[in-house]
Amino acid sequence: MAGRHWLMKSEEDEYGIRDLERDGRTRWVGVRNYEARNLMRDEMTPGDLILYYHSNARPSGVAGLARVASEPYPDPTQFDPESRYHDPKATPEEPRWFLVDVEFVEAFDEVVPLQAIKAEEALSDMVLVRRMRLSVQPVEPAEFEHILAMAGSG
DNA sequence: GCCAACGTTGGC
DNA sequence: GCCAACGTTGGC
Repeated sequence: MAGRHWLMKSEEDEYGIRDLERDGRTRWVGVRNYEARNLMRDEMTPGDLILYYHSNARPSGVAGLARVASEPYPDPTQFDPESRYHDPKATPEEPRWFLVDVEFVEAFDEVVPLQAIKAEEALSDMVLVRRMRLSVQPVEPAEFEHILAMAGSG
């Protein structure tokens, strides 16, 4: 069974591909959008490959590859009153927010800029191009391969 | 830093 | 249950 493909956004200043490379693996904390949550909770499988996207960057774009590294489980920051991601309506008995662990695969030599992605006819249906403000999103296999080719990877 | 897009909240 | 106000995302 071939794994699915995803794109996950992170602000480069906050947690970029080099941070993931250093850590090797991280919890994808802080997603507070139901659609993004549902994808992590219901659709992701360990081993699925992820396009690692830098938002609010210069330039914004796909910076490398990562991989889903765990089953989904409740985001612990939702229960922590000290966390910026605290959700007072969530309890351990009834968690609202789920996440997966993500592990480093590769950093591209150069970021594939959003502008270049938008310029590709073959990528005009990508969720990244069609919709704003969705930080976890599915990517079609052909789109995934196309981005890899643009990165000169693989 | 600005501001458009757009999801969420809350008054009614 | 509508919808205006509000807050956040994220390109530029």
